[in-house]
Amino acid sequence: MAATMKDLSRETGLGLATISKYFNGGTVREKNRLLIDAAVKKLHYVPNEVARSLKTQHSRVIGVVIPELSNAFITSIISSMEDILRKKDYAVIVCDCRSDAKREKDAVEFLLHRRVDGLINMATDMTGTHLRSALNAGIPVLLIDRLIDGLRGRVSAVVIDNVHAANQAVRKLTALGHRQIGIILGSPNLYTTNQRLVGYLNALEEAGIRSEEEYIRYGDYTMDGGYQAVLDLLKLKRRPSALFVTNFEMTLGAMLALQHRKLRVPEDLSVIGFDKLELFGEIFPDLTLIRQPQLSIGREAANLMLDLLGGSEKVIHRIVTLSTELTEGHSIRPLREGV
Amino acid sequence: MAATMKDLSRETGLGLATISKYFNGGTVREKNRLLIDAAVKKLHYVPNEVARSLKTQHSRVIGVVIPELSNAFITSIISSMEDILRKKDYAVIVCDCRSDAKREKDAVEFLLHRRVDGLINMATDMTGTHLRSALNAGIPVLLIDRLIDGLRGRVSAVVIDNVHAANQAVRKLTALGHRQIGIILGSPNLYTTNQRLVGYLNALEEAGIRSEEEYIRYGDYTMDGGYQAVLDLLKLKRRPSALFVTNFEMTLGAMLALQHRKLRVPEDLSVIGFDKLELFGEIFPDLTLIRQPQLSIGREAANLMLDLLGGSEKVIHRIVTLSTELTEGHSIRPLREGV
DNA sequence: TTGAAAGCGCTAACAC
DNA sequence: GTGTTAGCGCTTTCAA
Repeated sequence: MAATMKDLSRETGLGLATISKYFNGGTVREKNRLLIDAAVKKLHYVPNEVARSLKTQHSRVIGVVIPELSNAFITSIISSMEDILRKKDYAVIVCDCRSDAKREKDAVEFLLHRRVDGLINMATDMTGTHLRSALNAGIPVLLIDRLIDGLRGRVSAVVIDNVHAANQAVRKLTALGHRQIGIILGSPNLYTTNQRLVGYLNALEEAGIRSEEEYIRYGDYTMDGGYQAVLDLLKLKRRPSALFVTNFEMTLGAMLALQHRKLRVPEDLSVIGFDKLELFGEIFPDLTLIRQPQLSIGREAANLMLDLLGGSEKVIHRIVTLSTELTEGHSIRPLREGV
Repeated sequence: MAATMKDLSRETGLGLATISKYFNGGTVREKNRLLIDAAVKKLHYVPNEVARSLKTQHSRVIGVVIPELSNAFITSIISSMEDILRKKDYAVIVCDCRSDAKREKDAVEFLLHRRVDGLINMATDMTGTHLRSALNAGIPVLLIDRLIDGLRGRVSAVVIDNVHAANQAVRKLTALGHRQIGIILGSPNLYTTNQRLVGYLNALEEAGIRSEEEYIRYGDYTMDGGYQAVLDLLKLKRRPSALFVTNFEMTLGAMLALQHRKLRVPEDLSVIGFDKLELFGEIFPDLTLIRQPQLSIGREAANLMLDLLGGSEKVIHRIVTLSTELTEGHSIRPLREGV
């Protein structure tokens, strides 16, 4: 059906090698260059990446496995990654595993069959067993957002400094005199959950505050989770005077819960949220927030992957840690005595 | 590096054809079946889709070209599509063209080089020239959300009944006595914009209302666009008493603008919004809305594409039109005289 | 049921 | 600078 290089060869009277070399940036006599170009146009020749992949043993495809596509934090990372990779002629196959470990493993296998050159994964299965075959196959694996302990040294990663981010937020609150500080985390055992909890506990300790079990809540990184967690916190006899919510969706849920309970921010409760996405600016313009640099995460991940692919024989794995930023708003205030 | 069927052949002493047939569901002597399975395990054999693609002339890859990945309406469609396609062993390569016609054309070429078996496109370039090479290549092209006039009969499509959706919304408002009804549309010349405008005009005509240029606004389908459009409408001497906003982001922007102007819904203004996504339910729980069935759009698109791929020689193109739903809330009320 | 062999479209020696 | 040729790993006749 479609024209092949052989057709070009016949049309131009040139050899296959000459044509192939020309397409791959080799030098060809001016006369032949024109000849080839004319034939390409005439026959509507389109190079066949599949054949090339088979020959070169490089598919120029990167597999991306994520827990959820309907999540603005994730899509903005993917957008910026895909942009860079496609410019370098790499295609991206995205597999949404719906935060399901079984599906995640299936996705990895699926991608390996397709001979992806590299794998980028925001992991659901924190044991990392789903990546074993990829590692055995010898392709570069790059984790984003979440580190997996058992894979240290065998994979690269791009993450943010979660401990510092949480520490900074909570320290801000303790500096204002708050001592009863609630935190709403993602699912237990997730890397980011653990790290942000560590930062929270650190900050309390620095301020000489004993942490209280009942102020630590898990909201599953969903809006509903954040909503419910706030309602639970408000039921406590010793209600927190400040709140740190550790992702975008939960922050939204938390703010709505406060609104529904007719509590004002910061008059009744100080709040620090997470992840300034476009939406946020308009809805709660004055929120104090920890911002993750999602575009940079995507960019770093793409570039790191390109390094790993283009690199020398021995792939040197690297962990890139990006820092977050605390954006000052008006959702926190000093604790007044007696509140 | 990786084991091939040739290795399996050597290991088992069987011919290549036998092994290939086994993998493709052929019948093999029990004894040989076990032999092959053992060899697969021992050598960590993984089938090479690339080689298979070259041989069969089917890549089992579907290319998806969209205007923007950071858009909840689009990602939910993609999620449901990808889910179905992957189950059938099709990979999906998503290209985000940032609503840029040049990038869109590049994406199509990029995908054709990779020999995608089919193309799904939410089009930016409404002339459809970017799809010409895909059509020439003879692969099935499926439009979603937006039809392209010039391609009628040559492509399939999954869309919603935009005219009816808008008509239904506006008729609801006229039935309540409203005669000054503003509409906020997407960019001019977009398929959905045009269709929804037609539905709006129809409904006015049915009610014997003359349409007014100044009530028709274009908000670019962005939150800011919706926000600004409302501010503009509020500046009019003859302010509309009701509003129909035609996508999610603009509805959000519109509601915020009203909030900032201290206008109450529906006391001061009746509002019908668009696209009930999860977020919406909590933020503005009482909004009357037109809902698009994004999951069904994705499902229909995936299944239609599978039909086109598996179909007989002659591909029969089909336009699937899904209907929307009007969800009753409390954001509209009868027009009171003198308001 | 099984195997030998040809070939999908390309690249990369190697010889000219 | 150009052409010949041998595969990359698979599927698929065709004959046994």
